[in-house]
Amino acid sequence: MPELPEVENVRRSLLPHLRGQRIASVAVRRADIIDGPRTHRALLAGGTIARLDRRGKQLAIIAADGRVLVVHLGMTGQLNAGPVPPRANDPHVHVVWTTARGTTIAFRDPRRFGGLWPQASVAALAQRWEGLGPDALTIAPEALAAGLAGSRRAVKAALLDQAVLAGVGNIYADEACFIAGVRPARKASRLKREEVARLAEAIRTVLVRAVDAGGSTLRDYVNADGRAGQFASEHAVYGRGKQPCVRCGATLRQTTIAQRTTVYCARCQH
DNA sequence: CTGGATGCCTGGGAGC
DNA sequence: TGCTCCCAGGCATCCA
Repeated sequence: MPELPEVENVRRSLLPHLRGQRIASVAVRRADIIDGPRTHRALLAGGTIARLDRRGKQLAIIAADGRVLVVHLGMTGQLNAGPVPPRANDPHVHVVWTTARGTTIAFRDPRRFGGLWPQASVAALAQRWEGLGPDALTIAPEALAAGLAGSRRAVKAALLDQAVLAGVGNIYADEACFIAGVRPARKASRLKREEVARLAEAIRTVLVRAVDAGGSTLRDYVNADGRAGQFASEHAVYGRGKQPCVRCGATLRQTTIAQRTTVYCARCQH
């Protein structure tokens, strides 16, 4: 999926299309993408959109009457907004909303790892999000330390655990470990206090930069207006296995941690 | 309880 | 070109 920076860019780009707008109609093309009640009411039909919230990689579309629709983009999910409806024969468009102003918002997800989760109330949303760790964009050192304490798994595995830290995926886990100078295979509970502090700062830094650059587009990701992100060209390690380290020139090592491809510099990261 | 492995899907690229 | 294989931003679920 898009990770936190990509979801945040979807949120920001979707906001002008939806805020204050009434959902005039909803068309469900593929119902099994919806987890929960599959009624138009659950999909916010007739509601006026008040806010778009984000926690980690999850996006919540919140109607003024309290209904909420949580959107998860999975690996290849998109929310495409615009004046023109998506092609009727696009097999990957699963739900289409039309606002009273005539804007269409399409949830498109070829791989279908994403989904929609209707929530009856903001309280239900809060309860759902209690299962997520603190949002990575503003992670504090103490909060990260608490999440890593007592965990024997690799620090990267812990960073990918949304209950520990919400928003980091494979790209930004590797990038943050590189910036912090921490090897991703280190046992989470063995990091020193200053290493955890560096890691927290690195996470915030890389995510803020990625948000500002519009996110990382590897192939599928675009924001609600169809714009690709520009941060992939700034990746120091992700996707650069066996290439020279941008900092020291050593050959970057590639391995597997938590079943995910992992790239790091053995000279810069300890 | 924790943490590792598996499966869910489609599509693109590499290699033959 | 065409075919097969491998890999990909995530995460729920099933095991040890």
